[in-house]
Amino acid sequence: MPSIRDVARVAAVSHQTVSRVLNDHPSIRPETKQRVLDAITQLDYRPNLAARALVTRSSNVLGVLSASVGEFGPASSIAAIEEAARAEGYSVSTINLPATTPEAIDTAVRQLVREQVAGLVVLAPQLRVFHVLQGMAIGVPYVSLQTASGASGERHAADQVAGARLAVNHLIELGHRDIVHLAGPQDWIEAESRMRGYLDALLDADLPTIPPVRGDWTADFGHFAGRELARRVDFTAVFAANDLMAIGLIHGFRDAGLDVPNDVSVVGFDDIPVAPHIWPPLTTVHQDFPELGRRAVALLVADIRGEERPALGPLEPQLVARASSSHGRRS
Amino acid sequence: MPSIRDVARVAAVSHQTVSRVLNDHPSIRPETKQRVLDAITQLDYRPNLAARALVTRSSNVLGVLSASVGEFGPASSIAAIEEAARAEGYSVSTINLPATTPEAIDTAVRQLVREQVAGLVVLAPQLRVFHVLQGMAIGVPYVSLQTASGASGERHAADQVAGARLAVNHLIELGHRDIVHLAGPQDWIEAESRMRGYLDALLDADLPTIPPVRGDWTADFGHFAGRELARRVDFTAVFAANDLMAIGLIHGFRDAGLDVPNDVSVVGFDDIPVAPHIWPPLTTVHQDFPELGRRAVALLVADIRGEERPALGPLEPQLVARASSSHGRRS
DNA sequence: TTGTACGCGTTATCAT
DNA sequence: ATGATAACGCGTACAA
Repeated sequence: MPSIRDVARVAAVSHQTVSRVLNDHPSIRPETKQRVLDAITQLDYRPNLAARALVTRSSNVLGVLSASVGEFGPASSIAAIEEAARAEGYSVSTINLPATTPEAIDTAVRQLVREQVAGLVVLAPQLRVFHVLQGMAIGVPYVSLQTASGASGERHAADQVAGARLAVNHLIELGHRDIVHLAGPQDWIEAESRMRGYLDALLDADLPTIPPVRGDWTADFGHFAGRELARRVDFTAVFAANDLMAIGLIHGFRDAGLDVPNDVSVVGFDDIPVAPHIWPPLTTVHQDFPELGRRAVALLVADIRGEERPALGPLEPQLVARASSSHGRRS
Repeated sequence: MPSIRDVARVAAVSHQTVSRVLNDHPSIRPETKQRVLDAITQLDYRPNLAARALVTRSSNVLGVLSASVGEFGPASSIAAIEEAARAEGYSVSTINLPATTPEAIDTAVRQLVREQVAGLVVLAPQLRVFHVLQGMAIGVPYVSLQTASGASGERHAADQVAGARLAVNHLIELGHRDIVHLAGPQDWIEAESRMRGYLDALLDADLPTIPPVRGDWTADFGHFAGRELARRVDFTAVFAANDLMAIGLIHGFRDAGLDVPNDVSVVGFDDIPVAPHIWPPLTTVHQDFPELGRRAVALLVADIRGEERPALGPLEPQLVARASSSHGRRS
């Protein structure tokens, strides 16, 4: 591994001049620069990142803090974050939170800071994570990917409330009046936003609200909920907070002899890859997870470089109507 | 940020002694050690990782090189890798290959090596990636997660061939004699292994083989393939190389008026979370992706530390029989 | 425009 | 058992 001094020797300059070339220092004679560049090529020299991090006190690493499991949405976003970060010249160090206790969060953030990450992308959809983060003096720029319903600056995401309204309005337009919400866990920001969109839509339409069912995002829970809900007769449609629960829900209804959409309509959220292919094809709200990740990186990088944050247009979720919702009603 | 010298000052020792305490050097008096430890606690001192990496020429970072997209399996494994690595005291730096060209692979590996990763976990299920890797003098220990059919040492995975045999034997036991394989892309090791398992099972049972259909792992392709296959009458069952394609396939059959499993049986591979909940519930081969990731880390860490590799029992895929396969046949 | 000297925080080597 | 000193590779201040 050649060092900057080896390059200097070959180019017959001081190591300092090499450093200047490396960092695009203005005052350097083109021919000197070329000589250095040639030496660099010749030796296949690569700056030592540790040494650089040591002296600059900051590495070209972006930290990704994730508190979601291996779900489709977050996983897609993380992949996109990773790609976008590399494109900007950053490495990516990921850390998954095993639990969302304040201590675990604290440890994780400290760990990342200790690695001298230049910035942090947080995919921590739980409220408590968000609050802990706000209460921490992190010391590096960070961008939060979780969705919140229109609050302070660090956050950035697709408008979950609007997405949920789309879903529920779709059901209302189909003629449904009694719509149940299969919600996500209480602590999750997305769960709250989607529920609020649900409630807003019902209020706007002067329709009655029914107490929501709290789920855990899993298809297994959806299945369970479907079997339970099938005993009730006070609704004709369900808005599930994500596709996995929606798919499990349909399964549960099927087990109980209820047909979707003829007896009950179901709408999901996320538009996971299987959504169009199951039976019945799932009406859902499409989210562009990769774009979400890219935007987070764009904002973060701007913050790190002290530049103006790019103005990003709204990232609106879109309704994808499929066969799982119709005007059919149970008698 | 206190440095090792600050600690030394507080503990009234030399910074060298502090370093010894940090690295569990044997010859150090317990009382001195305690004094240093107290100082460390008092100052909340954390060793600077960049400085350490600079001098030791190796960081406590494991690199993860992934050439798969955001699919369920790899994503689950990566999450597990990350967790296991943290538990062993390593950070994780991930890099996603945008393409599987030798240049891209080379660049990615170099980048990781430049970050002075202590070791590498490679999730690169394509043959070409594997070959490029073998031809590279990487310079750090690495473990390959992709599956190969019983070849050299670096590889490690669940036995895909055996898994595929399970699937096909299941169909044979149900009475099927004409079984089509919806395969994965040609370059993928898993695709080859699963196809080989398929062929082996047919040969063992003295059954005819039918030219396989090459897919791309996506549900959309499965859907397309289903519609195409529905025109043919030379088979009564399909073994799809993964669940997504299987689900799309069932959709395609449905579009064409074919019922699964009454007209055609379908078996998938992976056991993704929705597999039990779709209609018909998908018979598939279960893989323990997280365990795969954990094992990769265990092996890699042993290599890095120069220890004996732990003896890991076989990680056998398991058949999960559900309703998508039955003895039913098309007339 | 270019070079010298120093410091970043740690570990390794050789004393004591 | 402990300390002094020298690396490690790079960036910055200052000098030339």
